Amino acid sequence: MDEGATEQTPRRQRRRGDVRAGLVAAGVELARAGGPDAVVLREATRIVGVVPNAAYRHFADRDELLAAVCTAAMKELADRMAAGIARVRGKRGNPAAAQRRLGAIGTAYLRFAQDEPGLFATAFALPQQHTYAARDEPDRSPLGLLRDALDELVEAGALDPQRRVGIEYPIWALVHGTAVLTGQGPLRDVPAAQLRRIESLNLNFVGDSLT
Amino acid sequence: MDEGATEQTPRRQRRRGDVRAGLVAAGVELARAGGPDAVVLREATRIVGVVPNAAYRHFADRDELLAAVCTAAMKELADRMAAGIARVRGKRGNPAAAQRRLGAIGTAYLRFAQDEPGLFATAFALPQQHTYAARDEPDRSPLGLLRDALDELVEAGALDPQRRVGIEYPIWALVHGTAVLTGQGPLRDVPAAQLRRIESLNLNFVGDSLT
DNA sequence: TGTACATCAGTGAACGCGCGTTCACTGATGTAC
DNA sequence: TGTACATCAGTGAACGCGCGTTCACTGATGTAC
Repeated sequence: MDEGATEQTPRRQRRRGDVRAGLVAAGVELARAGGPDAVVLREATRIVGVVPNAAYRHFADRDELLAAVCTAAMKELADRMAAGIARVRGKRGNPAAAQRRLGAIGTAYLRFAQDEPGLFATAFALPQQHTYAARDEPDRSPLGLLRDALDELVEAGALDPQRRVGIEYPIWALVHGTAVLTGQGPLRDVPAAQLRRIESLNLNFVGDSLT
Repeated sequence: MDEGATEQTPRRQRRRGDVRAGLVAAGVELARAGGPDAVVLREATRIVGVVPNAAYRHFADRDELLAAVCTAAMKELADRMAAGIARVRGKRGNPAAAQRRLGAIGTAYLRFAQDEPGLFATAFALPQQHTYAARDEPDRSPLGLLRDALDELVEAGALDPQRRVGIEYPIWALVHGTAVLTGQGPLRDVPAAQLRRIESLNLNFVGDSLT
């Protein structure tokens, strides 16, 4: 038995930035499995294969790691929403397409909450300030995507401009509330069939209110 | 210095059931201050003035204590909603009164989430199965109260019976989503003025959809 | 009404655990001359 | 191109903490005869 033969990566096999990115990725996996509370610093270092205190080269403390994980989770939600929108055919300004894009946003939101309850909870567990909109840049946050879809609805003549103002808030709240109540909330144990019914009931409520 | 003179309640000054009730009450205070994670068994026993393991005479484990605390928190939400309803004058069946009662429900819900964020989070952190409706009994749960208000709206002729079916879900989701987004969520740091605006925007969205 | 005994509801002490975090260190990498 | 040195990013060991939970115990209360 050669002493030096114990399986271990030689010091600095890794490229610069690898450990930090690895810790965030590990944190995301922990969050995926168990929500924000499961983002345990020591566990993340174990996954990466590094000694616990090594994390402090990259994060001031556990909260800073968690913040990075939350941001990543929120980004994944936004990405899924964007992907849902992109999947809808039809030029911008086409009323039917605009409506389907709005629907796709809601569906992607609910799907994410259902497929990834841990990440969904983490995305909204922000221990930080999210900058939600840098003015005059395309806003890829969930709220930004929703606003854009609603603006398109106005452009397409499918939504009264006067009714448009501020309507993103009740819509967001309705979809978010649906996700939370059926996900972690009191409705989480309803049978799948009724769950689908409630979901479409809720999304239709939005649709009905816009026309 | 008399040895026996140290300040302490004699064994069994308390009445039967006092400790259990005290632990739940202590748990509620912890939840009020810090949400469900703050419901720490040892801390609850400290507050009650009892040794930590004494809690195991009353609860199988920490989760069972937490469950009792969650139930209490949910009950407090329901009580506030009921109080809000009771404050509205006007006979059952009067359309205007029925509408105001529905509004009172929403307002009480949002007010509770805002005044008691810790309890609100705890009410929905249920590690247990809530029995939400015992058939044919007056249902004092939040959902039960909402249903009753909507039924009254139908009775009063202020809501189409056909539109009534299932409408409690989108309404609940909208109000709950508003509470969560503005309470712990990404909208928690908006200035008070805009917060009020968003709240009334969201509640009006419900009102508009019913007429 | 009085005594014997079971049960109830607390005490006291201890456990193992895993966490976040700090310290002094060291080897590898990058930079200046 | 070669050497001297600073910085970067890891290691190894340890800390104190508070938690949930278990054990054997004991005194007070309630019950049966």
